[in-house]
Amino acid sequence: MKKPLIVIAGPTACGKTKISIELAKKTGGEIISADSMQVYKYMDIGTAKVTKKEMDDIPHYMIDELYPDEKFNVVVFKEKAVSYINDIYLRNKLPIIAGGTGFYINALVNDNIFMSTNENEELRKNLYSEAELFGVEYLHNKLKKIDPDAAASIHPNNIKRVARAIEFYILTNQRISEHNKIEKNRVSPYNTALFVLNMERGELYKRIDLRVDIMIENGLLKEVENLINMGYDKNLVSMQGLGYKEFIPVLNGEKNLEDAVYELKKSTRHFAKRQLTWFKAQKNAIWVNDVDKRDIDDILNEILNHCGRIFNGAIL
RNA sequence: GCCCAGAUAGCUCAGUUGGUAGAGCAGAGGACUGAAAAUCCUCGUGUCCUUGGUUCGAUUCCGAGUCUGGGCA
Repeated sequence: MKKPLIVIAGPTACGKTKISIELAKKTGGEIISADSMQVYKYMDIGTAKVTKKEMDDIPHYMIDELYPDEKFNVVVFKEKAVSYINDIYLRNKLPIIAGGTGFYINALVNDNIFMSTNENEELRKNLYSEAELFGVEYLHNKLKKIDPDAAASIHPNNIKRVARAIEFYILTNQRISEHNKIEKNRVSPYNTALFVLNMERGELYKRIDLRVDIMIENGLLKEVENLINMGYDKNLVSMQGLGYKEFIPVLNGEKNLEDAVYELKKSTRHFAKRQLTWFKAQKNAIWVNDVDKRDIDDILNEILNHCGRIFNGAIL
C-alpha cells in the first residue's frame, strides 16, 4: 500500500512556511524542506529561512544541514529526503514536503533513480570549455551524433543541459533521452497530495518586493559580507542564490545598493514565474488560490478535505 | 518673459535620406531528470504631443500651440 505524502509547494513568498507548519500541527506531521538554498547554514535572511520560533516545535529537516561550500543537488536531496521520510513513517508520523524547488519535489515524489556513478564534474567542465572555444553549435552537434532526440529537445544555447546529456552518454553508454523516458513513466511509491499555493500575480509581486525590502532592513548585506569573510567563494553554487549573487558586487563597490535591490526584486519575480511554470506542468497538482486573502483555517480545511479524499481516511 | 533641447510601446531611448516604426528594460508564455534561487527558448500596433501648411503621401520637412527639461533674465 502506498504511503501518504503531503507536498506544500508554490512560488516564493506565497506563505508555504506558515501553512505547512499549521498543517503539521493538525496532522501530526513533520516537515521536510524541498528548497535548494535553505539547506545551507549561515544563509538565513536571503533564503527567508524558517526561524526556530516559527517552527513552533514542529520537526524540520533539510534546513541548515550543509555548509555553503558543500555539494547539494537533486541526488543529495533525494537521498536525504527519502531517509527522513522513511524514518518519519517508522514513527507513525506524516511527512510533509514544503518548498519551492519543483525539480527536487518531482524527483522525490516520482522516485527518479540517480546512480552515484553518473556524474563527472571534470568532464562536464571540459565540455563547457569546448563550447566556449568552438561555439555552442559545435557542442550541440556532438550531442546530435550520439543522442539526436536529446539534441532536438535541448536548445544549443543551453550549454548546461547539452553538456550534461553528453556527459551522461559518455558515463553510462545510454542516451539521456531514453533514460528520461523511462524515468517519466515511473510509478510513484507514494500516495501524494500535491498542493500549489498561489495568489494573484500582482499581489505576489508586491509581496516579493516588500520581502526584499525587509531582508535589507534585517541585514542581508551583512549576512553576505559574513559569508565572504568566512571564505566562501562567490562562485559557489550556494552563492548563486537570489540575494547573494546580487549583493557581492555591492560589497566590492562595483554596484550601488539601490541597483542591487532593484535587481534582486526583479530576479525574484522572474524566479517566482519560473516556479509557477513548473507547477503548472504538474497534472496532479491541486491549486490553492487567493492564499493571501483567505483565513488560514479556511485554507487548511481545503487542504485537509483533499487529503481525506486522496488518502481515503488513512493516517488522518 | 526670452533662448535652447526634447515630446515615439508601461519605462529609457533609437529610427524613418518623407512611403504609418524598433531595441533594451519591465511584462507575458514555455522548457526543464545530477548547478534548478541554476540554465535556456518564444512573444513588441503604438492617436510616433496637438494643429495648420507643403506633398500623391508627413511620425519624419516648415509654421503655430501645449507640455517637460536646461540656460538667460
